Amino acid sequence: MRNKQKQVQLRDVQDVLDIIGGRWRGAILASLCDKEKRFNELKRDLGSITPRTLTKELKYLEMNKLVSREAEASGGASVLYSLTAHGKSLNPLIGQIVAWGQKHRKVVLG
Amino acid sequence: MRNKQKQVQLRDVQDVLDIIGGRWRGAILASLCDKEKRFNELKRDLGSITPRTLTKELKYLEMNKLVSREAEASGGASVLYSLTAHGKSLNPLIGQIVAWGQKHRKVVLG
DNA sequence: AATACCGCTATCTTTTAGGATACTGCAAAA
DNA sequence: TTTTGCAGTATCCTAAAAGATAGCGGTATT
Repeated sequence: MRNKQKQVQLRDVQDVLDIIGGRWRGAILASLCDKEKRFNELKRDLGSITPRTLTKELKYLEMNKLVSREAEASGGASVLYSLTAHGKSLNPLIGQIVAWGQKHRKVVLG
Repeated sequence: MRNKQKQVQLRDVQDVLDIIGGRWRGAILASLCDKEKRFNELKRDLGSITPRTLTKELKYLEMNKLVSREAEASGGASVLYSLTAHGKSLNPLIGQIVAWGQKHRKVVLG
């Protein structure tokens, strides 16, 4: 039964890693932490991502209710991507991850 | 310069996600949290992993100083894999991840 | 009217992760 | 001495992720 508990935890970890893992998703979320952005703005921010991939990842993040997409009806500009409240709730976790990552780099390189 | 800071953070996030991401690395670390294990013991524990993959992942984790490999010189048995102190330091982070994951499931399903 | 930026979509190719399977060298047990 | 378990390595194959490139409909700019 401790084993079953462990199984459940593994599933949770896997879920989360799916969401913030992969080449781009973490970076997209981090970029949106800063402030809401437009498609091409994100694209420039992320550097080498292709539009195909960015579209796909944004849709995935939308499906998971971490990011919301709003097209401005009239007037002009365009589309805005931003973090939902749920997306923002990832912030502290990302902070923890960053902190551990910095420690890790010291351990591995130092 | 805030931008540069952000870049660094993105790299940290990427590093960490590499380490605990993927199909197996998280599971291997979790299995070793429990106690030190031998190669085939790990293999059985993880169920469907192939030896090729297990070897590769263990080497990766060793390189990153999260896991240590000790071959018992004489006597008999064999090789023991265990978490290093650095590896153990991941534990709280994984706890955070699990916690967020559980919240997440409620948001997405509930 | 032409150019340029925006937010994509479509197609094709490459890269990577990981599974399937077979095999090896070694030691201990039967 | 055959078999069994341990700790892997070697080869081949597949599926999925991501890159490269081109294009499209719309708006705003000159």
